[in-house]
Amino acid sequence: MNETELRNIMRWSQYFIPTLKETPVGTEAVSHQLLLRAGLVNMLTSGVYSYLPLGLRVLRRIESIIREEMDAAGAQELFLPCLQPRDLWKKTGRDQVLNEIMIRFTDNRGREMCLGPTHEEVITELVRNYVQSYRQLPVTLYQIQTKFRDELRTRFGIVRACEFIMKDAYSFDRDWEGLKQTYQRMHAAYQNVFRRCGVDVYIIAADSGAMGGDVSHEFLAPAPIGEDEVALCESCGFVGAGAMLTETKGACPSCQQALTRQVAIELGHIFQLGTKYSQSLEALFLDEDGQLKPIIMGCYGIGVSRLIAAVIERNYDDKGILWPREVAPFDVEILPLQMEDPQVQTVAQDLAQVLEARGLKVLVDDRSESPGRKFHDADLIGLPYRIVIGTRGLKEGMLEIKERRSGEVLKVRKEDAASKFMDVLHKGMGR
RNA sequence: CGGGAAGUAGCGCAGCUUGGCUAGCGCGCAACGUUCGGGACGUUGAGGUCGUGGGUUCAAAUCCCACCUUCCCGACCA
Repeated sequence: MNETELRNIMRWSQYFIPTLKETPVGTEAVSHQLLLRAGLVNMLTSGVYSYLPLGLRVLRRIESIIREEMDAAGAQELFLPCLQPRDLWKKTGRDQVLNEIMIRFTDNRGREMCLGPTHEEVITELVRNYVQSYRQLPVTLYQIQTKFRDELRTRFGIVRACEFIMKDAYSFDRDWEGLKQTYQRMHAAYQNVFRRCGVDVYIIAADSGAMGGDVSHEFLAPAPIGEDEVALCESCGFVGAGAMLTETKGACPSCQQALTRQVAIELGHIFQLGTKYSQSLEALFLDEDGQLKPIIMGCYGIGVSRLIAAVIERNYDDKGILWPREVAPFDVEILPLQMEDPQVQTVAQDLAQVLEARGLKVLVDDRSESPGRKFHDADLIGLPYRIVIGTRGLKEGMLEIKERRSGEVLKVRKEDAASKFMDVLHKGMGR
């Protein structure tokens, strides 16, 4: 194809998509295998992964869903440092609590530092310096950041890693009533995020663990790669997890029926922290009544990189990934089957241009590979739609739109292809 | 951190029990030719500190010791 004309179109031959034909050794989880086979991530060492171009695209799309929902819930994005002084952690006592997972070192100036495993201390320290009055509350701040945890045992690729990406939000309210409202908004935003990413979650009142606080909810997605377990009651719909599992020993607390257990992965956790951090770090504000009070805090986390794995666990078949539309790295893949056929090239090129002009992200597999290999790779990387252009179809002036998930094929005239495809996007494959 | 398994070419593996010619196979990679609608074929070729260090031996991928790394189960996990 012509270099200049295709400069804006992603061409597979120029793009870094190192797909693997065989399942990599030492991988158990389907998502881990597909992440590697589809060329989305690469392991540097145990628990430390690189995101390759295709994987980064998925990551960015998930991040943008999260940003939209966080912004809509009234949160504001900022960016905190992951390089942190350990003194700050000593003030809350959490340098001891998180002792085993904190990556710590002394820098060349002799300062005791750590790589942040989470950011309550940093954000509270920040906010206490700026917020003095109830008039400045409430405020909710969030970031999408790399976290570092020295996990003794990493698991399932990016599911439990030593370096991973988290969205963490922190809310600051003047009273508990305000916190509860903020908490509800975040709760709803979380449901939107997971729904848009194509994963189902159970929401469960949970233990707060080392985060502290009273009320917390976990967002758990059923998946074999999970490290948690939920108990489901099929007769009354009760869902539980955590300590409740050992306490009940199999009988539903509300209707006494037998419970079904399901392994699940924790994707999100939200907490009503209260004053745990504002007290110890003296994040105080002057209230309307003239009293100096600790800010009422909440915190809200989503394991972003882990969410990618969960999306795959929920959306794959024996041939590869089935990306939900909102998180797919591209909207559509165009497959010109015979690169030596100028007409096939021209049609592919024109169609790619038109679809890009309509705002779609298009990947063209312009490699001089056999059709079989192109089909297999297309299935593997799992873009929602594929448009196949071949010599055979073009003789009749036709090409094919195929939906990856259903396998349904729609044959369309080549001059109608762009508009038909836009129809498919809006109305589905049905006639 | 306890228990188990595994490290040989970019990927997947054989060879090790019973030490012995120049360490092999498949995929992938490079070149040429024939192919081209579901992982095509032929010919030629490149690519290796056999995880690392020590030991035994005339001789070590192979036997012995130590260590490193990775994966799985468990403990742990905001």
